[in-house]
Amino acid sequence: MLGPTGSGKTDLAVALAQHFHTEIISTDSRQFYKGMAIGTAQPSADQLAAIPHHFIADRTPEQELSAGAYEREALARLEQLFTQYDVVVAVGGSGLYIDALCEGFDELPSDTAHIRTELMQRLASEGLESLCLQLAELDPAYYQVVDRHNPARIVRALEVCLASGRPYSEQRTATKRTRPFKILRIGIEWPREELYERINRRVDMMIEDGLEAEARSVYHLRHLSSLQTVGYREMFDYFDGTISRDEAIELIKRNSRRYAKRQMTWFRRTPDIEWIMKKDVEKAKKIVEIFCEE
RNA sequence: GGUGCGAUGGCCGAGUGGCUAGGCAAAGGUCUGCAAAACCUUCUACAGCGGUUCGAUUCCGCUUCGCACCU
Repeated sequence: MLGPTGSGKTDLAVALAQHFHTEIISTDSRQFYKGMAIGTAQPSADQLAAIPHHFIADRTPEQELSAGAYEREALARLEQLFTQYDVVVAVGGSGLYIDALCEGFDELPSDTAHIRTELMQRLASEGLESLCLQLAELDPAYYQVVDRHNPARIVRALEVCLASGRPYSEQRTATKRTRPFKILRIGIEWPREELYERINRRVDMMIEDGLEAEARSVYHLRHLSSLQTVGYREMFDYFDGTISRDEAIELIKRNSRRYAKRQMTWFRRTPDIEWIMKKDVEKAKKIVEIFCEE
């Protein structure tokens, strides 16, 4: 189950899991973490009590879960779940993590965190140019096609080159893995205007529910990438006195809208999504039933 | 009623007699282990009508609107 933020994935997933008497696995890169329930719109206590959820608030923000690590852990978890259930519901809006789970990544060196840390330091001291020069040398083919303005891409490519001793591009095969289960992607769509209104309202509700206090409680972790998250970054700026509280709230709304837009851009090129308009539970059930019969 | 100042793209805002400021917002896009991240692209406007000029968003006049002051 996928869709932009605020599209109602969580409720729909719970309804489906109840209908099919199964469990839920999250594909949301920010709902993994504890202490971030409000800002990441994790399922409610009632929902969590009604249906067992996996990868929801099961680790601390310090225990960051990369997309690659997620692929391995989630597949292992699914293997267990499929010994008990015919159907498992996966929900979330993180495109990269959804693709990791459904299609898999190439075998690339893991445990490269220390190399990345060094590269980040070099990025800060020497600048992007210097890293680009090195990448041009180690992997000219990839250098031709990368976005050379994007530090994240340059650093990652170098990280793989340095860790493996081989060009990154050589190791990118773009082969889709076959999974020992069938995958049905259901996407939730909304007219843009309506989705944006929902997002705006939801942010107001998060504020009412205590987002500010929640953000304060993780303020000391602000440097972690798990906290590079809409809803928290803006609150941190407010705590720092850079912006007012009202400005922070407006920015959370704007950045959530932008995030939703980027998600839709990603999903547009994801193949074989069964799109349903709004939170049409009956339609979703029917699609799953037809899929199961085939 | 009079005088002065102003009118620039969705918003802010600089500027020039010919050579598309810039910022914000928005839209579109990229994406194989930081991804709610990071990054890229696009958006030729000068209130209206006349005049001067080879050429006016830029100069002049009038009109409309806004602001300030005077009566």
